[in-house]
Amino acid sequence: MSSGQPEPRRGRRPGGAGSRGQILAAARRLFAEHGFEGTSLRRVAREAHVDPAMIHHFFAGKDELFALSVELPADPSTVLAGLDRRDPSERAEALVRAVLGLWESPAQHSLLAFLRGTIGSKAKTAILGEIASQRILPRIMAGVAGTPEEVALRGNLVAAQLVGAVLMRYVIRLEPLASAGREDVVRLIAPTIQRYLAGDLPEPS
Amino acid sequence: MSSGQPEPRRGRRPGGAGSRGQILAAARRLFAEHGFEGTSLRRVAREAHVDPAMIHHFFAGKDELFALSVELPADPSTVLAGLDRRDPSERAEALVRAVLGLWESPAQHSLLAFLRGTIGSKAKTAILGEIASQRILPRIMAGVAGTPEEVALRGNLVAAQLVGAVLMRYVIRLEPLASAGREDVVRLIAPTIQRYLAGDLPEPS
DNA sequence: GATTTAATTCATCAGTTGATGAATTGTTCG
DNA sequence: CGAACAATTCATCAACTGATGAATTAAATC
Repeated sequence: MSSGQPEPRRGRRPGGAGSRGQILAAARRLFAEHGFEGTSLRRVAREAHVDPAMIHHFFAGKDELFALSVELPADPSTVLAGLDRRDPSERAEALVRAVLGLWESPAQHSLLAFLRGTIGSKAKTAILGEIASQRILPRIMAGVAGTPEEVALRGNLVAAQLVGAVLMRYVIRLEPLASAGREDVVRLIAPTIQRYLAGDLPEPS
Repeated sequence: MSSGQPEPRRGRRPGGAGSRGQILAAARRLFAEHGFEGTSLRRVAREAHVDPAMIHHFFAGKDELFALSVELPADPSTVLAGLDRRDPSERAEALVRAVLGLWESPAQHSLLAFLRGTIGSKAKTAILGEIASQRILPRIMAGVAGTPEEVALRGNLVAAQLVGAVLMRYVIRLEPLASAGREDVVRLIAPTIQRYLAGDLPEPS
């Protein structure tokens, strides 16, 4: 019995070892559960089975780790690809289906982390607003008729319904909505989105 | 020049002084801006012009302070009073108006703190779900026809649209929705809520 | 096989966190 | 007045935070 515990040897690990990936994965999971401030680098390191200093070896700091944990998931141009080629009058179903699909993909952890992290503080909420109105909504609203002001308002309403549904189904997990079939949800909320997108709206006073 | 700075004297302050109230007010504001973990007791104390130890004198700890900062705002029975006496077929407008009114009242800070604090972590999100499905939704859905399962689903959809709109208008502050008149917003989303509340929904597959 | 490069561990820093206990002083009540 | 009580301040704790620099070791390159 020379050594009960296989004490960790120093130096470079054999093989690729992928510590960087493990760190990112653990960071995504923890940021998703506890938000930005609620997640410590030491805990990320522990769950990634890695020395805390490795995080600073691969990433500049907590901010960069958060940014990179959260960056990949939502490439709007991929998720919403082809949407602008559909006529606005029948775009809602495809849109809802794409968003639900994304939230049921492996990207879910990252998306949750992003939502938790950004809604959690005022400064970060502003970032979310920028992303929504500059990178996501223009793609969704491409080709919709009306004055820019009106189209922007329609976009806000679409976002409200979409985000609200995602929040209830995937974040708060209200039943029975959380367990309903994806296509059922599409049928339930797509008509609303279709109306906001291109239907009749009351005139402002 | 015996004393340039009026150094704080010890002991009990003259008058009521209301330190407890100042602490609560500062806590509400800070929790609303930076969430639970992002807010330190020391900063609360500083902004309340109070010694950090006072917080522990009045409150058991950070958790209790958070709970009390956030408890008062939303007494569902007051906000939704009288709603269940309206027929479900014309309940939506009053509901939307009540919710928007609440979010434009002084309670806004507390509500923001509550949202930020609860969405920020998984454990606290569960609390939000409990409150929604046990204390708020039953009041909104009282007297709606249908099987319990169906009514619950309708409630989820109402909540989704309502929370989504609140998030866009008051938290993320998307324009032009954030600056639109309250009654305009009522007219825009009440029809959707009315449909979820008591309108035709597609059958589940 | 020698040199370079990258991955890993360790020890440690200064700052902050939530929390506690004692000391001090003003108010209130008998 | 004197005793009880509550508000306030101070000093301090152990734990944790993000971060840094140096030492060690394996792999990659030549």
